[in-house]
Amino acid sequence: MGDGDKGRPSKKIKFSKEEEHRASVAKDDGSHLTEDLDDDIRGGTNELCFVAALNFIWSGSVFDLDILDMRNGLNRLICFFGEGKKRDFSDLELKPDHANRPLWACADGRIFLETLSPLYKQAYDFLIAIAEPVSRPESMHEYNLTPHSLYAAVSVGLETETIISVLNKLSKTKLPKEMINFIHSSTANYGKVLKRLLKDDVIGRARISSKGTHGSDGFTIEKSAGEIEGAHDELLNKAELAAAAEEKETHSFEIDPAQVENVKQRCLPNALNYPMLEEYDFRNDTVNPDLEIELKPHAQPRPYQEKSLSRGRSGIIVLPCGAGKSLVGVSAACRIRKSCLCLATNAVSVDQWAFQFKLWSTIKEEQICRFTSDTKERFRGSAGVVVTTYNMIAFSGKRSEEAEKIFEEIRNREWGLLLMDEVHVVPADMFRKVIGLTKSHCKLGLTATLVREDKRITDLNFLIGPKLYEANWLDLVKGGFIANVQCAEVWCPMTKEFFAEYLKKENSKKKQALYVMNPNKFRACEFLIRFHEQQRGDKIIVFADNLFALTEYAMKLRKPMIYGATSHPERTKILEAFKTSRDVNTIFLSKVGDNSIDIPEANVIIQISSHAGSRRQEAQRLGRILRAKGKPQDRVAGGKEEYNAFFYSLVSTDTQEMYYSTKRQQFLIDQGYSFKVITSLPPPNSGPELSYYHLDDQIALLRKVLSTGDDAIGLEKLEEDADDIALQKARRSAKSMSAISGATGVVYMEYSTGQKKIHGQTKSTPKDPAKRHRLFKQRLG
DNA sequence: TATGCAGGAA
DNA sequence: ACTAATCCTGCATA
Repeated sequence: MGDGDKGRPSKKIKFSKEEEHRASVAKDDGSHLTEDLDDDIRGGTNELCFVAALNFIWSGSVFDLDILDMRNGLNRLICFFGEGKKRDFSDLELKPDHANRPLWACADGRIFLETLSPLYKQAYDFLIAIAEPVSRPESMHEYNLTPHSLYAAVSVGLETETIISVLNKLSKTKLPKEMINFIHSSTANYGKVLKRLLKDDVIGRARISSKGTHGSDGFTIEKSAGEIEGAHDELLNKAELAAAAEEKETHSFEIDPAQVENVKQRCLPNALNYPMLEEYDFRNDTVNPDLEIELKPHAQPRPYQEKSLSRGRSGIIVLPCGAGKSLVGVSAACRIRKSCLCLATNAVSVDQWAFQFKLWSTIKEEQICRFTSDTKERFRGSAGVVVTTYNMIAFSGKRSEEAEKIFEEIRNREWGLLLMDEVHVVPADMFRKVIGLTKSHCKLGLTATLVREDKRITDLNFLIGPKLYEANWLDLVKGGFIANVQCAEVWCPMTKEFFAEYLKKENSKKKQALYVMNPNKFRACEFLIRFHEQQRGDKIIVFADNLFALTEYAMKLRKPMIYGATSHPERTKILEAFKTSRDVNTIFLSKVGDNSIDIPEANVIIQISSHAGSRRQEAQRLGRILRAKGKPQDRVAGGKEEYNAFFYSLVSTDTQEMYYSTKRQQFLIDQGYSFKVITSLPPPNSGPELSYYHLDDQIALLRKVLSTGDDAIGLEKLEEDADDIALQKARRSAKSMSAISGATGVVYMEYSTGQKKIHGQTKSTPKDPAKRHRLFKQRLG
């Protein structure tokens, strides 16, 4: 707030849910107005207000209180960045009819969009085309103009003047000069790229056709605008620069395939500033054989999926999981109708992709094949779809004979489409290799969570292409395409004993073990599981990063768990039971569950431990329950929208976890989610029906926690329990879920009949530490 | 012929 | 720097 505004009353409304806002607007009785937001930010007294305030703080900018009363849009804009810093944009000159316009355009390239404006939809589509979304909370979105985003806009056919005039139309204020200049300078190079590129040493030397330009010092580039002319066009990945912009004239030259990456990098804003877009003119490709593939009639891409795919352009599509990524991929293949190479992170998703192709398209059985270490299929005919793993392509060791043959075929073929799943997960080096090894015309990356700031992510820009489309999660929720999730952070106070030890420890690993195993957290977790299983009949996934905690929790609560060492048959069995059996409603997952395990049935997530401040992990995990549960109309009861999925993050108060959890939530906050803070779990009146009620039990647990990490103990346990697995297997047919008295080794509880453990022979302890650890994990901690 | 483990890789 | 997880291969069982 400006200093001169002391007299103006600061008002705010709750805005954690939009309908609350709408309702309050409709009533307009002023009941939605509450005390000063500033107080809440500082004091955090009122829970709801507190969350609301944090919502803004975390989303990068805190806006002036005025925006909270948005019935007619704002009439001034002040942003707070971090602590104490703020920018006052109130000197922007407002147009008289500003209330009808949805945008704030600021001199630094920031653009703010009021989502309650009637023009929201149009403005949103436009902004997505020209700017990068930064943060999209409920009432107000923030976007950023960047050279790359503008360049992408121009290359889809938007003209510089159009961009400016539309922006101007939508903006409440006169466009700042700086912004206009920025748009001009960022788009000026469009259509003038060719000659400039040829002048560049790095690029010049990458050329195949002309041998000339062997400059002396490779990386010195002089920039002179005067000589820029000619026509720009797309860079085909085959290393072909063709030009055909305004002059309808085509120039091209060919680049050494090995140099393509360098050339592309050279064109980025921090070097030459001629960002490239790859586009595949597949209709006019007569060299590569067509593939007979079409979408089946029942495959109806949703509007946002269609939007993702306007042409054969390379780039990245960002859709939350559950929004139908695979349909987007298959549609792309059907549009291009050339051979398609589809890459996934693991064998399970390879199977899923092959399945999805058959499900959505008319591809013939023999035209689609999988290529993994276990299944090596080959398609027949001149074109086909190959689904494989990144590893299979990038693998550097000695290949088996069969694999070698198929790999050569893959390498020699020109692919119409390179489809890359979970593009954010794979390290950049892997991409380099894969892209270097294969020849493809169009590259499409799919991901649910493109978290910027990560250096690798920026690499994707030139390795694959720009972001083509990014859905707004809240819009998808409203459309009923993905579930409506209630996010909550559960604050669990440390018990006295655990906290005392926590303070003593220096070792952060130990500290972690202590706050994860905090008995109060355990009880909260137990309570939530019971509540959701019994009261709502939900399906629950519990995530723990820490294997010790995972096994402890799972065994104590007698729930099945899956982690790295769980074999494939075992996994499918557990997942199957979780999906179909009424007796198995909760499973425990380690990191294995973060990616690409598809469990559409689950609708509750409880996190008990997680990897430091990883926003990506948080988002991935949330993604596990996003698959829409029922149709939108089913989910609306009495006109009021209901949550149909729940995401709990359990946090031990006064520990490092508190710090991490706010970091982790950032991504979801940016997507418009808000976190509710719950401080009263388990409920105060809960007693011995939850574990660790008695101090003795807590102390015993504490001892156990403190003594782990000691290798010897782990090994002892290992020897003792090696037979349990065999036991479980023998009992697998039994279905009843009776209680077990002994707390040992009942990891796969749903298969167990509750007999007491049989002691048998032990297995030899592997020498390899990793292996040992694995077995050790397999037993317990 | 299918499973499980060891070893190497990134 | 470390952890957990993944993949691929080849070899040894059952």
